[in-house]
Amino acid sequence: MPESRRARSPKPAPDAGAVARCCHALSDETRLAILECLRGGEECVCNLTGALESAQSRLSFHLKVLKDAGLVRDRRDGRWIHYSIDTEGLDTIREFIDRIDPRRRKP
Amino acid sequence: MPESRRARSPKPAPDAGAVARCCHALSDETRLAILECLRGGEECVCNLTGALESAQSRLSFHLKVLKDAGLVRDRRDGRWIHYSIDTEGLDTIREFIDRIDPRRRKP
DNA sequence: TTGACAAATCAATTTTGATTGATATGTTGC
DNA sequence: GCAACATATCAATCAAAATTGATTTGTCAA
Repeated sequence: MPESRRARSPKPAPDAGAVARCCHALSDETRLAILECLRGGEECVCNLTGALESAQSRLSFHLKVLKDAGLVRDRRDGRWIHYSIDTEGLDTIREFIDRIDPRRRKP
Repeated sequence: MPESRRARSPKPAPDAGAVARCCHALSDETRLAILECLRGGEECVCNLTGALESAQSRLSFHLKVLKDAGLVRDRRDGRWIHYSIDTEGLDTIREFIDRIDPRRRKP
């Protein structure tokens, strides 16, 4: 932690652009359904097209939005690419909503 | 709590429509700035137009999006309408991100 | 090396969301 | 009642995001 924050200044606002990007990624029901599918662990795109009955290019588009927001990661394994939940984006959002929540103590 | 959930079935997925609406409301930097302003307590629209240097109809539009999502409430006081943060929307989002967070225990 | 499969990318279109300026509604004090 | 003010709503325009089908890239196995 920088010296300037050691028990002195209030927490800085998190980057609004990052928060907006994460929340935008969660603002679509198809993407929420993808994340719901990934709750059980990583899945390849072909499993997702099956589970969500969506066109492959459509899912690919939504996965990219989620990935750019830091909400999923991918891992290549031969011909397959496995997607899983990335907690970085979750933390970005959590930090923001905790920050504005009036029930939480302000520092 | 319904009998069917008493220490038996897993938590139901929260309504995806509500989650999507809340996150959509947080996906715009103007709206994030509004919430940042409301962190200190309620404000009337005229204060927000001043602080954010935005047209009144523009803020009114964004406040409606936030209100419909359950992220702000309003309270009329004579000619003024005071807006403040509504924790209901925050809880909707928190519930969802906790649900998909792999670091959290699944029930 | 070719054929089959998994996934990404692209271009065209459609849908959805934001901005703007003008107008309408509701409240107060004269 | 009327003027002044705070805010909401409306219609028109503009911008961004989603959908679709076609094409491309990458990987494997025969």
